[in-house]
Amino acid sequence: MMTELIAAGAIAPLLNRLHREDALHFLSRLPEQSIDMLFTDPPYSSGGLHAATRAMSTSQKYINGGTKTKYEDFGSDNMDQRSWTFWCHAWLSEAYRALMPGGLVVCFIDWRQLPALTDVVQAAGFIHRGIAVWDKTMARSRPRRGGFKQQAEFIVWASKGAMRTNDVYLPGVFPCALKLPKKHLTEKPLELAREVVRLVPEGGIVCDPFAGSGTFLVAAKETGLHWVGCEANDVYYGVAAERLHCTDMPTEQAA
Amino acid sequence: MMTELIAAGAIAPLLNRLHREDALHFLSRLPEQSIDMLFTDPPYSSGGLHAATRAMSTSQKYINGGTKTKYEDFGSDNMDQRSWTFWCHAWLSEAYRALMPGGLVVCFIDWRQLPALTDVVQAAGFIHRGIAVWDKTMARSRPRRGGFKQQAEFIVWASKGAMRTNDVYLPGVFPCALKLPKKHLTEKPLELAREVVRLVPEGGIVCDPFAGSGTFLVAAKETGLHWVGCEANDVYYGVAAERLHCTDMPTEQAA
DNA sequence: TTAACGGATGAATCTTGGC
DNA sequence: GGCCAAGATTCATCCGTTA
Repeated sequence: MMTELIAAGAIAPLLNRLHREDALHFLSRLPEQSIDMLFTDPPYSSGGLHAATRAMSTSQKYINGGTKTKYEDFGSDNMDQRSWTFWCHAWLSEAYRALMPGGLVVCFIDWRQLPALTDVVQAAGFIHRGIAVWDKTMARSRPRRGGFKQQAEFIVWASKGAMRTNDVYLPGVFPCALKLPKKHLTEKPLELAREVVRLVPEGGIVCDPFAGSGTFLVAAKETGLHWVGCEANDVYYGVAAERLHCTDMPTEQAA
Repeated sequence: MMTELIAAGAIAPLLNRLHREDALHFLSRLPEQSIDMLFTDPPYSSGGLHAATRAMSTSQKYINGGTKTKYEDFGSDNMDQRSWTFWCHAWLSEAYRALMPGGLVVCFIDWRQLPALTDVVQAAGFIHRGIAVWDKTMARSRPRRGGFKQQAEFIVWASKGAMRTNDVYLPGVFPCALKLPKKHLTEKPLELAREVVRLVPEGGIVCDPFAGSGTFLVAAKETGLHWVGCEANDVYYGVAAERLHCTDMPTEQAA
């Protein structure tokens, strides 16, 4: 209890702001046991099977054919699986430290990295609680000849120790198509994010260290929760900051 | 081509029959490169967090509260994760041998064993192609306080080498509720199975070494494909044999 | 015929108590 | 305290029966 009060004070100057910063560095600045939920969508680093594909920039890798829209590259998306796993362990460990007991990690991932992520979440100390599904629905995914369309993304969720009880019951599958135009290459539906943040108790803090266009933080803000996050890419920082109506921040605050 | 012709002859006496036999033993009797799809739903061995729960019988483990319906136990459902993984590797390796080049494995699994299964499928030599989702829908899943309902089961699919091309395109999420009364504790929807077997070329062979109530083989039979499978439990053997209109078989055929 | 009601269901999860 | 066993608990939806 004492620890939480101290943490509440220590995190106050960071709260309700978007930081223009690397995720790992940002998370290491969060006080212990200060946040209620880490809700994020990290780079998957899974676009290509081999190093040559990964060496392409993100927008090259995912956008091809006659697509008109071009997206800004996002960082940390060129690792091989070992490096990606190592890196995930690093930021998840910082997240573990920053979360309150009973706090939740809710993390989007694709089918290719799903097994590695569940390993790493548990290696960082969390209790793996399950896998929810975002069904992108037929409209928004490419058909697959001779097999199953890759129509779903997965939501790995885990807790720091025993779960705190509340009276929220969420479904395990969220069928929702993303409305165009997207603000980010890997944007997630706001309606889904609104559901997820309902798991956070009143007055709680939601953190997203890979804010992208800021959807998860927008959902937290709209729900009346505290929020804090970071985004290293200048363009996406601008997009998210505008959606969050927060003024531009320097790269790092003085302590 | 020669190999396939020989295999076609060698498997003929086993075809379109349900064998009352252990899965590993049954698969080892299949000729090399003789089947087109292994479509199955193995025991998950994931009911409990620790050995004590796993030591319970299947029906004890999964059915409690005021439920009236009782189901027959099924075997191989009391392993810890290491043993389960080892055992899966054994039967998947036999399946690899028995599959034709370009043949598919399509395997149901729950969230707890999904990462282990994808490891083992690849260790057995298959190329992991993706993860499809069976959405049991809200009706057929238990609510979860303070988190996401476990509403989905997963369908890991993989190929033996390069995929053969055909003009079938399947969705990646199958929302369908099971109709009651079920014939097996872990029964899967026939309508879903009908979709999956469409991936098999005309005249092909579908194999299910954990037939249970026989849903997958029924789907294959109805579609006009060849089918072959086994079930070790006498009660489920009877249920499946009746659905498949096949006469009772001795434990093992003479060669 | 339709509407309302109550019991049944869930590849589970959590808490408590005993040794 | 660690490990294990037993009992309590959860609610959206379905389905058969009654009003």
